[in-house]
Amino acid sequence: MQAETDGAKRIQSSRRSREPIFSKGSTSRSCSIFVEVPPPTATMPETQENQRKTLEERDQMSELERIRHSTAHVLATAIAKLWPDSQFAYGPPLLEGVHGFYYDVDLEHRITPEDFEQIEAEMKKVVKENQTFERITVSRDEALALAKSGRLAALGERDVESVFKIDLLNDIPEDEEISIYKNGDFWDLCAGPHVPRTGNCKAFKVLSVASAFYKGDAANPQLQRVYGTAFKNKTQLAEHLEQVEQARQRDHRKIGKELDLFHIDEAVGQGLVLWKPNGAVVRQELQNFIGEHLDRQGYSQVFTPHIGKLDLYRTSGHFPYYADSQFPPLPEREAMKALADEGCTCGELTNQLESGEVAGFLLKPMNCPHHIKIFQSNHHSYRDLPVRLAEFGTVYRWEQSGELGGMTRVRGFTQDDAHIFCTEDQVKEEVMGCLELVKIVLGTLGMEDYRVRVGLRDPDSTKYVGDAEKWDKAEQALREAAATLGTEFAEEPGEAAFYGPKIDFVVKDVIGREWQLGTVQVDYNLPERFGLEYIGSDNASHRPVMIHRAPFGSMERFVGVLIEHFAGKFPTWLSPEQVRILPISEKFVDVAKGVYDELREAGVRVTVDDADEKVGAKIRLAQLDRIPYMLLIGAKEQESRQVSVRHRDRGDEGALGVSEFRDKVVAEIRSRSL
RNA sequence: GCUCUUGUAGCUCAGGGGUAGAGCACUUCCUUGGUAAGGAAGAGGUCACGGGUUCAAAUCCCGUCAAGAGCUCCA
Repeated sequence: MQAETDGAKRIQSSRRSREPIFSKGSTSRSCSIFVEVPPPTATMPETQENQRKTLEERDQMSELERIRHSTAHVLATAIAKLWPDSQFAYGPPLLEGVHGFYYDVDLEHRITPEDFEQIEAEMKKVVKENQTFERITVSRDEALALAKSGRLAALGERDVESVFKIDLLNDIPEDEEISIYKNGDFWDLCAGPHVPRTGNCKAFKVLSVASAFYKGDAANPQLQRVYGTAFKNKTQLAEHLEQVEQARQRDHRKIGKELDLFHIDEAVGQGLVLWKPNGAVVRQELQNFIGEHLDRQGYSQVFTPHIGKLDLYRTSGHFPYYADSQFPPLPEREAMKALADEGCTCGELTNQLESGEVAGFLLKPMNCPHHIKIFQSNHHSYRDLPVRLAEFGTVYRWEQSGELGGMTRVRGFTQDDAHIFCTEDQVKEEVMGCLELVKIVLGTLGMEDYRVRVGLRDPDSTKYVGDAEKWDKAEQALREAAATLGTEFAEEPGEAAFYGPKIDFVVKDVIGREWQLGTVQVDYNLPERFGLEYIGSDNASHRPVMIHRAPFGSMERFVGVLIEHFAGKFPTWLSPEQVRILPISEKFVDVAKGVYDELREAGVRVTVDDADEKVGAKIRLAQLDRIPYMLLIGAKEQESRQVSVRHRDRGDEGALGVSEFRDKVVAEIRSRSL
C-alpha cells in the first residue's frame, strides 16, 4: 500500500522508497506525482549504493531491535530443528513500528500457516532453555571452513555447505571483524548485537510466510521468508497485535465495500476504479472544496482530453523513455491498416511508433503537456504572470500487476493537478500559496500531524537541469516558503527531482501511520523542452518557471487514505448520507417525509428509513452505515413538532425543533467542521 | 513481472469425487415496536473462466483471469 506517485505514500520500509530515481519500468513513480522525464543530457540511471552498516552503527541498535534480531535466531533455531535441510540467508530485525523481523530460508518443505503452531512451540522450548547468545570472533578462513561443513545457520555439521552464508561472507569487507553467534547448538554467521539470553525473547509471534528473492534480486532464487514480531513483554505484543487488527478494520478496501464507495470490476480492468454514488459524493465534495480555494487563489480551471499525440510526449520527454510505465500507444487507424496490409509485425509496429514513422496517440500519463499547450496558445507578457492552470485531470499509468491494490495503487487516477507559470522572482510567493492550500486542506480534514520535507539537489551530482544560480535561488525560495508554515521542516539534499527542488508533506494518520500527501515541485525542464517564453519589462523574451502541485495527489489515493483516516466516519460535510430519519413506526412516515422535505430543501443529504422494522434495528443499520445524524420521529415528536437527535458517536442528544436542527446541521456542513 | 495463498448466493463465509450450505441482505406476510438485530415463509448459485482425469468434477490435475500477502533498512 505504499507508493508515492500520486501523492499519498505510506512511509515505511519499502523497496519503493529506495529505488533509483530513473529506474525504468517498475518505477516512474519514484519521487513525485509527476512522471519523471529524462534530463536533456540523458544521464540515465543513477543507481543508489547499498549502504552497509558499520559495526559501530550496529552497536547503536535499540533494545527492541536486538530482541527482534535475537528472536529471528530463535526462529531459525526452531526451523533448523524441524527441517535440518534448511538453508538460511538473511534474518534481520525490522524498524520499530513495522513487522518485527523475518528470516529468509530455503528448504524443501513449504512452510504454511499450519506450521506456525509447531514452529512457535519449538521456539518456546528454545526460549525456555534460556540459552546464552555467545559471540566469538573468527578468522575469515575459520568462518569459511565452518560454512563449508554446513555448520553455519545449523545445529551441527551437515553434508551440504551453508551456501548463502558462504556468499554473505564474501560480502564482508576485508578489514571487518567476522563473528559467529551461538545459542545452544545453533551457530550463525552474525554481526550481532544480540540480547544476552534466549530467555529475553519471550513475547513473540510468527506472523506470515511469503516469498522473497535472495538479496531482493529477481535473478536470484526465491526463498521462503518467515515473518514474526517480538516485543519486550507480552503486554506490548498484545497491544501491537491489537493495533494491526485496528488497521485491518480500517482498510479502505473493506470499508469501501461496506459503505458502497467504489468498485473495481474484473471486466473493466485491474487498477481501474469505478466510483459508486456514495464515493462520488465524497470525491465531489472534496473537489468543490478545492475548487473554492482555487478561485480564491486566482487559479483558472481548465479541461483537457485524456489522450494526446505521441509527438507531444516526445517533446515532453515521456515517450518513449517511460513506455514501460504507460499504456501502449494507440496507432492511427489508417497507418495501422496500411501496415497490416504490408504484413507488418507487432514488433515492427512498436518500433515504428517509437521512432515516429507511424503516428499515434497516448493515454496521457500526466497533465503537464496539455496545460503547457494552453499556456502557449497565447503570447504572454510578464504582466500576465503568474498563469495558474488547474484541472482534476485523469491520467493513466501502467503499473505492474503486483503493484496494484485498492484505491491507493491504480492504473487510472485523477490528480488535483495545477501548473503555475511564473517568473523566477515569483517562485517564492507562488510556492507559499501552494503550501497554504495544502495546509488548509490538511487542517480541514484534521490531519494536522505532519512533517514537511524540502527536497534539495545533491551537490555532488550532475544530473540536474538548469544552472546552479537558478537552483540556489529556487532552493532558497522553497526554504523561505517552508519556514512560513510554522511547522518544522527537514531539508533533504539529493531528494530533489532532476528538474527542480520540491516540498512534500508527510502526514501521520490517527493510528500513527505516515503517508506522503501533497507535493509542490519547481520545474526548469519542461519550460526548456517546450521553449516556453514571456516578454519581460525589458521587451526581451524570457523563460518562465513552472510549478507543479497537487495537494491531494490523486483523488483515488487521497480518498483511500481518508477512508482509513476516518475509519469510514467521514465528517458530516463529506458523508454521502448526512442525516437519516427513522420513524418509530409506519404511522410516522408522513411526518418524517415532511422533515425530509425541509432538510432536502436546505441542501442536506437525507433519507427516510421507512422499513417495517423496530427503531433499534434501524439505528443499528444507520450506525453500520456511519451516518452522522439519526432523527427519531414518533408520537412525542409529532406532538411537539420536534425531532429526537442521535449522533453516531455522541449518542442521544435530545429533542430539537426541526428548523433548529436544520440550521445546526447546515452550519456544520457549510463550515466543513470535523 | 515473480513466489505463495485465495476465488462457492448481493455481502461474510462453511463444505468438498455422487440432489449446493449457513448467517446477513432481498421479497411477501404477521407485527406498529422509543436509541445497535421482533417473528414466519419465500426467492436467489454453470461453486471465477477454459481444458484434462473419471462412470461421475464445485471438489483432483493443468492453464487463464482476478484478489491478497511478499519480493535485502545487511552476515
